[in-house]
Amino acid sequence: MDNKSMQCDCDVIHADVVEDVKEYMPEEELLYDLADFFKVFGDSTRIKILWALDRSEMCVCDLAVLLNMTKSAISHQLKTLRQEKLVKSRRDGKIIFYSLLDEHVKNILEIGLEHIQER
Amino acid sequence: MDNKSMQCDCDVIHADVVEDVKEYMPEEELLYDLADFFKVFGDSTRIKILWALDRSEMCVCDLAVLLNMTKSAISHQLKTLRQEKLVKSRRDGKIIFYSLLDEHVKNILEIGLEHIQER
DNA sequence: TAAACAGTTGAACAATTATTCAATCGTACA
DNA sequence: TGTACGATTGAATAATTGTTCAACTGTTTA
Repeated sequence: MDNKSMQCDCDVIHADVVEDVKEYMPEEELLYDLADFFKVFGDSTRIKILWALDRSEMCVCDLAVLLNMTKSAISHQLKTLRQEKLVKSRRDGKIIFYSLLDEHVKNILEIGLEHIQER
Repeated sequence: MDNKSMQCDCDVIHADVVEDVKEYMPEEELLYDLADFFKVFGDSTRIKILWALDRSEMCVCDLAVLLNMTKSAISHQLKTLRQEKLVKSRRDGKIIFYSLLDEHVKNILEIGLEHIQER
């Protein structure tokens, strides 16, 4: 076997299982995308923003007051949420209102909540 | 109003909305727990481990070979997964087999997958 | 009982990421 | 048109986190 690319410090114990699972694994890139997607939920500021927006659309200032943070910090996090297509925005004059983009967000929050409440 | 605890750099724009949302927000600690829970899914190594274990129970060495990583790195990540109650283990002689703890894990992976495939 | 091996652990290092700060953009309105 | 204000941006800093390394457990077996 080609040893040059091996970084693991042990031999295969259950070669058949490893082979089978290898077949089952999706493409590397998909798994990275999945991790990046969940990474967005892995920060309490963003979780708070999502929870708040699940209740009502809000502007950056409202969120800043609600969470007692600067507009800048909120805006940076909203950018992340926008990039992962979790929130959308609409402008009304000077004010930009943010809201959840779709139902997935609420679903995911709820399943997560279920899990941590059961354990 | 008490200005000493205010870190945000703006006034409330929609006081009624902020008040309503404030009522709706769960306890701070719950939101932190939620974020910590999702944080676990926010790393591609752990996502790969979870995906693999969804197919079959595996030992540390098998995972190390599958993902081309050291046993130590895998073991550290399994510890994180154990702490968040996402995987369980059983010992059979020298070998410890890891598997998914419950259905939530698969549900969450699937909803995440749906989301990134739709966007 | 001693060697072999699966797995764990803690500390150090490397990499990533959240927040702050200061400057800037875009829209409203006086 | 210029001032006010909601919002965004990039760079710097602070904090968190993943991997490596070396030492160590616990179980098997020779």
